[in-house]
Amino acid sequence: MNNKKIKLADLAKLAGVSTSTVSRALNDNPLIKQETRDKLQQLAKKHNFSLNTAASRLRTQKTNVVAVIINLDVQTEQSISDPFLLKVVSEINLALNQQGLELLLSNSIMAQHDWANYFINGRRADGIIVVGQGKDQRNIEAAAKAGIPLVVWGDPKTTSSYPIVGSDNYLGGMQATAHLIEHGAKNIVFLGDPEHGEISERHRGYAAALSTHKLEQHVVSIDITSGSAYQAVNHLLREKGLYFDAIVACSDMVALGAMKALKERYVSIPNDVALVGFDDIAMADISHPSLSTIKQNTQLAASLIVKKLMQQFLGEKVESQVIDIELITRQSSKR
Amino acid sequence: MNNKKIKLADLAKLAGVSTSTVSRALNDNPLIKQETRDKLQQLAKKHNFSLNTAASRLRTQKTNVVAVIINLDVQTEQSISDPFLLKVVSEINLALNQQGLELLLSNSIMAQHDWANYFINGRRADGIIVVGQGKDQRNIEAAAKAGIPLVVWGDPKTTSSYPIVGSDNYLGGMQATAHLIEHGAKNIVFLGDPEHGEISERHRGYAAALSTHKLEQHVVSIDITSGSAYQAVNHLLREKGLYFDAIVACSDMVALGAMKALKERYVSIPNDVALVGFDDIAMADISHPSLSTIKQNTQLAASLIVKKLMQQFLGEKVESQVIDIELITRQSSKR
DNA sequence: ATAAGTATTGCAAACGTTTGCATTTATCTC
DNA sequence: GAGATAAATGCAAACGTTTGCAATACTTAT
Repeated sequence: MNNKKIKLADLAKLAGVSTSTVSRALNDNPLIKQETRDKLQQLAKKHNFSLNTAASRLRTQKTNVVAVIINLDVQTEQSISDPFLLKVVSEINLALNQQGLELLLSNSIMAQHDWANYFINGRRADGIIVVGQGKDQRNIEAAAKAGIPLVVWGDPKTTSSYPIVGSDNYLGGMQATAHLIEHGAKNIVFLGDPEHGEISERHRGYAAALSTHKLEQHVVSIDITSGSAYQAVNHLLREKGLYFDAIVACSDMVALGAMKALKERYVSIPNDVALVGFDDIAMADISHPSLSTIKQNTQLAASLIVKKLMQQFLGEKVESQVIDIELITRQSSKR
Repeated sequence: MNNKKIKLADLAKLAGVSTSTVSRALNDNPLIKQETRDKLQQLAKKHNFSLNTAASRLRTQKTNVVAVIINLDVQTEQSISDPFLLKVVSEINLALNQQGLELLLSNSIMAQHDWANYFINGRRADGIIVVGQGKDQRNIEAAAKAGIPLVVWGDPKTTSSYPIVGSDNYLGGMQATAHLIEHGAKNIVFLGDPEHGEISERHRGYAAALSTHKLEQHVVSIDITSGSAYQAVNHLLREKGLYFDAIVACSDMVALGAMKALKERYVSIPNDVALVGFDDIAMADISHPSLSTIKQNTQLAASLIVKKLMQQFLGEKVESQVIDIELITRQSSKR
């Protein structure tokens, strides 16, 4: 619609002041008289002016951008199919925007492995948020070593040189298991990948709850997808029969996959097999029977993550932080 | 680890050449001798050098960034809970990265309404991808009018001044309905919001299929969430009884919500009520009974969207494009 | 009215690239 | 081996902000 891109100098000429004044006015610098500020801000609005971020980033050495990296192990489809990770990203996006920060979304492809270099030296972002610890923490370690602002969504109990925000996975695993035991379960299967960062803590909690009641572990190690869970449970029932009366699933998607296999073989839920998941995704409430689960407070987590990142911008040292979890009991575990 | 940020000039000094040479070498400019190029590229790698994107964006007036806007009507929770939208974003991210483009994720909060100004004039991005037409297209229209590179994921049959890529929603609605009719359904409910961009086309397809067979419409208008669907179907059964024998749901999440209500009241699926959804999210396959649905080819769509955007970067004019859909028949519709 | 102080504005350099053009170096032709 | 052409490199000016410091305008006290 308009002819060309308008710049600070043009505005200055229009208003009959210097570019410094316009710059300061638009940044609400109190050096400039309130009256002048108002006038210039209105002028800018009227002319649809927007600061050239490239120029101002170059000058200020700040981008106001945060890179969010979804940390996948391999090319398992977990990222695309698991609503939980994406929900976390969504919450982080909101939290960032509320602080006037923008979100650069990255998968591992672009940034290869040298995150510090690519994002920070390349002035693409001021800091990094990593969603998910994954199996391999070397990239994260390297980035942390390089001294760049970094926060990880993962298991906060993990000892690390960087701050981790996340749920109390150990407690969650324990509560889920204890809950099933209270309701009479004796043979409880853990369905998930105990090698995987957060999941291993959930498994530890499971093991702890069992040992308190002198029960035996039944660990079935699978990929963290509903598909693998479905296949695994099918296989279990076919080969070993119904030797268990409850399942602690490492995620809701896994629980739902297991549920399908059970239902197909007419195993009653929760009477024959009780079930607890982890995450509290939307489907947990919508599935039939509805799925008991450990709810993670993603909204709180997201705002804490952003807060801790901003503290690092200011040079402060920050610590890992545990977010409370909550057991949501629904039909799948009530007998 | 290293002392300070290294820049082009430092590399140049190290190699004993000019900055122009280094710049050209790193950009693989054939003006520079192959040998020199190799040497300088290796030097750069060795010193963990990364171009300052702020500077190069300022100079070249290009960002290599694309803003992706998830277009929500209001603050309905659709965004956060519907895995489909996020899957689309995920695919777009992949497609962009393959072209060396980065993805700036935005919800409506940041960009308020003046997208062209904020993203393009502000040099935050070279182009915009809008995911979802929503109910209100004014923002999109405004951006398109401003002549900025823009592609929309939505219903491509909509007449518009900007290119839209998306599934053949009309055909999808028709096929879903026809499929149910073939299997003997007589009273088919359409569950969704016929006011909403893409959904209205699905509704039109539904209506067309019905009229071919001289069947009557039963439209139940709801928000596009599983929760509303659950409530609506519950309400229907309570107030009007089982007056329908099939449902065409405007999305899988809606279908799954409906399914839960039906199962809770012991309505047999598919015998009493057959069901078809739309999207083919992961849960469609995992639900029990598994959900028949219209599959959207998000991967193809994403790569086309990116391609069309890049064509606009080159000044080419591009048209809307329809992506084929596919009816996936699963248990929920087989009698 | 003048000096000293304060509030407001302007000047000009810098941020780190890219690129048109000038310049140097290598290659070729006769 | 000189002159002409081609290949490779260097010079220096942008790109549009921000900001330390200098300069001006306005107050106030004497």
